[in-house]
Amino acid sequence: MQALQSNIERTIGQSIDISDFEKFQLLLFQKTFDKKTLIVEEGHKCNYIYFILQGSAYSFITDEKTEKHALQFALEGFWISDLYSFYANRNAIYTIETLEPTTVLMLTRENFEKACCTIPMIERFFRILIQNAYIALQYRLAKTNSEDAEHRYNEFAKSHADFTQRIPQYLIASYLGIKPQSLSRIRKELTHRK
Amino acid sequence: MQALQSNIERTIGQSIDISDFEKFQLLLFQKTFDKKTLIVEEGHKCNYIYFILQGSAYSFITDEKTEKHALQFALEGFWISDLYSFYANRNAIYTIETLEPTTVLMLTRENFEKACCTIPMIERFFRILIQNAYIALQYRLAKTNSEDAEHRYNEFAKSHADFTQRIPQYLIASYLGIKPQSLSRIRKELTHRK
DNA sequence: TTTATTTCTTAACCTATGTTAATGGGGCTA
DNA sequence: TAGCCCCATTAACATAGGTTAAGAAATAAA
Repeated sequence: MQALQSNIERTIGQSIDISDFEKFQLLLFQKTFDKKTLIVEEGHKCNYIYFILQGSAYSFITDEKTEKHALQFALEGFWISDLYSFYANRNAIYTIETLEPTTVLMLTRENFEKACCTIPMIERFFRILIQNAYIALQYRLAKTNSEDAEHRYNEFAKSHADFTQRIPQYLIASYLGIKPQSLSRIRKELTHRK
Repeated sequence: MQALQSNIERTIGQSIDISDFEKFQLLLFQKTFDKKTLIVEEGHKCNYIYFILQGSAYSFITDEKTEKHALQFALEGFWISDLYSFYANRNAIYTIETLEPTTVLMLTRENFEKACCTIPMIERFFRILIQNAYIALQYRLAKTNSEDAEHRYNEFAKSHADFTQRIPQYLIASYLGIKPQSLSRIRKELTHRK
């Protein structure tokens, strides 16, 4: 829970009232999944947002050729969900799968609403959380459309050194919008060059 | 102002308390720009978020080769800004330019904070607004990484028929992550085929 | 009008990334 | 230990989209 409290405080940029935090905590429950568990499945409802306490997971979209395209990685201290499904109560368009045995905190739609409506600091927290996520995502899209794969890989490796250790390369390739063979080629180029 | 009120009510899914709305209105001011005005410039502070009352604008990033890459289009009823600059009070990484003579409502950082802290419904509004923007952006990125330019163009043309009329083709190409010549080729293919 | 400027189209050629296919290592599992 | 599966690498070839260059249309300016 300490991880959650510091996530909130880092996000809102101030310490949270302890009774607010305790109220919020009561709305969450904890669960542990095995490695390679699909915690959200495309075509099914996604009824929770997940906060990772330990382990890791990633979301992906599946195209007509049944190829997976990684969208987001989440390690300890990250939130992950299919927000479209969660907020609109429609079937998910993404799938979320654990990469390791993973322990999460889960927040239902109803409890999310309750938290936002009854604890202003929590609504504030989620506003800022998603603001930041939006800003980062827009930047990622800007780079996707303006830089080649090598640049994108370098930027990713530099700013996500921790991810590089724990996430298989073929998923990083997918996240960058290229094939694993292409990432291999890029990495070879890079080492030959220096 | 009617446009703003209905934007808020559509977003929060309910009608807004009239005194809340009036309080919010007092924090905004209106301004009109000529066509092709840079209302936000990369490297300068972006001190406002803009709500378009009439006209249109778009944001773009400029790469090392000084090529522009369109990120977002905004017509009447849309919000636009460089949120990174706005929230973090840092220099903007994007530029925003009007496409037509354009009238906007402007909200300063200070007034935004004031609105969020004193009018819970407004904080709620911005949370949901940005939630929706995030969901749409994530979907766009997913498609960028999983579909070819022709598919992306078709989807864009279908879901943004209004944009297609008012926005030059070379900007749409840029938004889709391709060159104008490539979009021309794709469009030719499409008409030949049917 | 006429001229200038900005967009759009076309075509020939080029390059980054995709595709297919084969190889080898690392770690499960029986 | 042996067998298997998953992942990373490599290489030869294919292709979507980029590049360069030119002219045609459209729009704005004079």
